[in-house]
Amino acid sequence: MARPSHVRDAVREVIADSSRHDWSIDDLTAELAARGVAADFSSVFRALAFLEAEGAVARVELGDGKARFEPTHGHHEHVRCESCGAVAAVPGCLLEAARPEVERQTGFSITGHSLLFTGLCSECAR
Amino acid sequence: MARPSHVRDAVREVIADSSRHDWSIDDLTAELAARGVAADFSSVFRALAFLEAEGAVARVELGDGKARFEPTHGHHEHVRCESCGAVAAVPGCLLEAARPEVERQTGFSITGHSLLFTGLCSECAR
DNA sequence: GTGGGTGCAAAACCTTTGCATCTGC
DNA sequence: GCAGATGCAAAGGTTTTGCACCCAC
Repeated sequence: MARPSHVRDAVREVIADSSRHDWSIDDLTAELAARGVAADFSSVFRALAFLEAEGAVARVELGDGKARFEPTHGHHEHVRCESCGAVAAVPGCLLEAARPEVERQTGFSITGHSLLFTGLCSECAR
Repeated sequence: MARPSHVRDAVREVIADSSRHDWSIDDLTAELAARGVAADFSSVFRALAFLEAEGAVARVELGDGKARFEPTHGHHEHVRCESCGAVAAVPGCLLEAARPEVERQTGFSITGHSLLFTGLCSECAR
C-alpha cells in the first residue's frame, strides 16, 4: 500500500514550488539531481503520469514535441517565441468565460484547455 | 524550376477541399492512396513542410503527439474528447480580440495561437 | 512474503534526413 | 545536363514498456 516514493514526492515538490510552467521530463530529472535526488528518466516519467492522474500536475503543449508539465494550481496561458523558443506566461485565463458557449456549440463537456500563443519575444523582434 | 509535383498538388487539394481540421501525415497518405495517388510518407511530409512555409496549411497541436494540419483559411479552435479522441470544431475565433492585451502584458509580438479544449464528447459523457 | 517503486535497457512511435533515382525542362 | 520531386531506408529524439531487484509493510 502507501509506500514512500521519494521520486514522486520530489517531483511533486519541485513542480509545486516553482513558478515554472514548462518542465520537461529532462528538466525535472536534472533538477532532482541538482537537489541530490538521483532519479531515472523513467521514474520521473512514471511519477508524472501518477501526478497527472492525481490531478496535481497538468501536461501542457508547448509545440516543441516534448511533454511539458506545470502545477495545476498555477494555470495560465503561454506565449512561445518562434525564433528563440523563450516561453512567457500570459497572466489570467481568458477562457473560463468562454466555456459555456463552447459546450453549447459542440455538445462536449469541457474539462480543460490548452492555449499557446506564438510570436516573437521582444529580443527576437528587433 | 517550377516542375510539376503531383504529391504536393494532391495534398494541397485534399486539405483545401476538406473541412477536416485534423489531418495527420498518415491520414493524408491514406487519403491520397484512396484517390489513386501513390505517395510516400516522406513525400507527404515534405509537401506539408512546403505548404506550411507557403502558408496554405497550418500545423495544429491536438495533444496526441502527432503532427496534424488544417487549411489556413479554415482556422478555428478544437475540442478533443479525452476518452475516445474525437475532435470537433469550435466555430469562430475567440482569441483575436485578446491579442492586443496579451501583447501588452508579455511584450511579445503575437503572430498566432493554438488552442485546444479537452473534455468529453456527448457519446463518452454518458 | 507481497506489492509497489526504481533503474536499466529495449521497444515503439513519429518525425527528419540522406541518398540514389527518375523526370521534366 | 540540371534542378527539383520521390521513394526507400536509416537516423534521431522522445515516450513507453518489460523485467529484475529491492525495500517498506
